Amino acid sequence: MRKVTIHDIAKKLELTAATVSRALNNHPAISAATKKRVLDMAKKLNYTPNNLAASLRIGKTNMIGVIIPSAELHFFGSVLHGIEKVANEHKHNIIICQTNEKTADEIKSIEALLHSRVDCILASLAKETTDTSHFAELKKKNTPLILFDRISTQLEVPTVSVDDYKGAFMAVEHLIKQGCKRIAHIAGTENVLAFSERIRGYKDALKKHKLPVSKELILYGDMTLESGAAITSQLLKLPTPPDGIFAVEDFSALGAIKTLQQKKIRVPEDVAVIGFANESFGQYVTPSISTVDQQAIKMGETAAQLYFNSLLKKNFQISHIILEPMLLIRESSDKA
Amino acid sequence: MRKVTIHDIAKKLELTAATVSRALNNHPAISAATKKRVLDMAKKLNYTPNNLAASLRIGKTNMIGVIIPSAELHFFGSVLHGIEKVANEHKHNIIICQTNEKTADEIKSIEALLHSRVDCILASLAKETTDTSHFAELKKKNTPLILFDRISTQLEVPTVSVDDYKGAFMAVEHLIKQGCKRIAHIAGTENVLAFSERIRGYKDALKKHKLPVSKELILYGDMTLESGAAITSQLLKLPTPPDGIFAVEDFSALGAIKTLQQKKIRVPEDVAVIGFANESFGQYVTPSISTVDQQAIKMGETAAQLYFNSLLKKNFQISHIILEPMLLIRESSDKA
DNA sequence: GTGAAAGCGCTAACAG
DNA sequence: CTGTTAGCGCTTTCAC
Repeated sequence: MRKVTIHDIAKKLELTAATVSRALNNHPAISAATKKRVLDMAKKLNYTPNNLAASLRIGKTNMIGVIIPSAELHFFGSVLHGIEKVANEHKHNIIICQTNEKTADEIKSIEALLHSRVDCILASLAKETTDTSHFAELKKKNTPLILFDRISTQLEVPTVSVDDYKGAFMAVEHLIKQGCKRIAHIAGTENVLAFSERIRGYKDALKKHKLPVSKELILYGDMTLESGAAITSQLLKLPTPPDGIFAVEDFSALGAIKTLQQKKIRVPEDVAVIGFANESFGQYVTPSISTVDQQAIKMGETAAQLYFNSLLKKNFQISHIILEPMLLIRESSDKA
Repeated sequence: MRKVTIHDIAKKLELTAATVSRALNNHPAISAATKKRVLDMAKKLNYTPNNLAASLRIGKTNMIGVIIPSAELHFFGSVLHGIEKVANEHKHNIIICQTNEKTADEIKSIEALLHSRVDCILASLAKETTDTSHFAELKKKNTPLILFDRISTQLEVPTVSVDDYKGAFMAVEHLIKQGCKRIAHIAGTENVLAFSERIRGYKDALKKHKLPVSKELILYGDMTLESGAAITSQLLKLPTPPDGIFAVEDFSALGAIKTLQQKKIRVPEDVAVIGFANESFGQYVTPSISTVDQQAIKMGETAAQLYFNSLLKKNFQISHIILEPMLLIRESSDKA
């Protein structure tokens, strides 16, 4: 059961493969009549074009490679959704690879995508990744790279991210306006730029409002409910415990809230809490969790658009798009 | 800046492309010495294999196409994670397409994947899809299809799903054991087999325990918090309102709980509630929501494994794998 | 407006 | 153990 090719169509119509190819691609030099005959015969024979052959010939696959830490994380699922949507509008397909936050897998993913000859790679760095030389390799291979969310400043490539600094700044300033005088930060690894930016935003907001920045109020966690809870217990043991907590993301914030509730400390009256990332559970728990939205879908769309724009303009200048974070004030920080 | 090919390697080493190809593929008939020379030279020239060419030649791409309604839905993100993990172990890549629950997009996705010559397609039907003839086309094209979660009985293909009937049965029986005598069901469209199976499980559990099945207690929603809330309001207006609610998924369950709380009706004491799907927020809200877990990651892994097993055994018998649902009893239904 | 011919990069008989 | 040859299915000059 051989697959039907343009040669089969050509033979039936007493044409040549070249003409059939042109007809199928709607080439201007082919008569309308021939085009119709070809299209009809293609349908009749149940012809399926072979992109592999075409791609091999023209040196372009219309495939975009996407590297993410894990599709299990809702944020990246949403980004993926945005990327696929835009890619689809441009008749491109996407191949996805997961790194599971490991640099070794990131390297493998890049290789796999190069072997598949994707036209472009959109990637978000693994948490573990500090050395980014494997990405630098892409330049040599002439494959454009665009980073999103987990970006790096070492690489000179276009990036899309949310303004983590500003998001953190807004979150902390909001706590200050709610009357908090002693705000703690449950931080994430400084490895990841997004997280160190949040620390910076936290500190600067305090400074702007003449509040002291104190080491004992900045504790590093691993972005889980448990870690958020444990760190909060520690904070409560301080001689002067905090009256506000800014968590690097929502799971830690939730952990903080659970611990506070257990110890009969009122949220937000005694301690106001705000997270980051706008995880879906945040709006449903009690109290609902204030947070900063990262515009996941838009981030994916923007990253993809960045590629298509550069394609159209043949203008590969490297732009850094920074999306506006959105402060979402909910019960956990709203004393009004 | 031409890409380097096996011919370049061959020329440098005064070999032929065939030998280089064999060496790179670790063919037994090539001497260890030659293999080493080839590998070294490949590295030195920064050679990148071209899968397109190889695939075109051997008629196999090592690519799996995945069709899902939306990566935005956490469940499908998790399935994707499972699929990619197993695919990766077998050195396969995955191309993903989203249907956004629309049949038209499903048709386009199938076409795109056929053009890309994926070796196999794993798919979950769009909600809108009732006629599945576009999937039937795949048989003609010799591309194996495996369905997961949103499966169809019309198609004679392997499937992986969770036992929705049993899950629903267990959920409702659990409510009965908690003392509920009048259990309502917030249902999903019967279009989707999974949802109609849940209705069947609901009814059979009632029958088994000699409880009446009453039409007024089965209301169809659209799987959102709002719809769950609205339906619950309706249920409460009945002459004899229910004392238990089984929702087709967790968002509806949450909506039900919110409405009950508003009306100062105690959950679970006055009305016990259980959902389905184990959405992440369920364990964090108050009261935490009892639910049925669908084993998303395992489902993805199993679907992929089904393909690889059939490849190995060259045995394409169609098996229907049914994963065990897991009843998760939490506060919203636990009167103990 | 259509045909002839070459080639994208790789693999697999068949030979030796 | 290695080379020769042909071809996967398509596109694209260059002809006419």
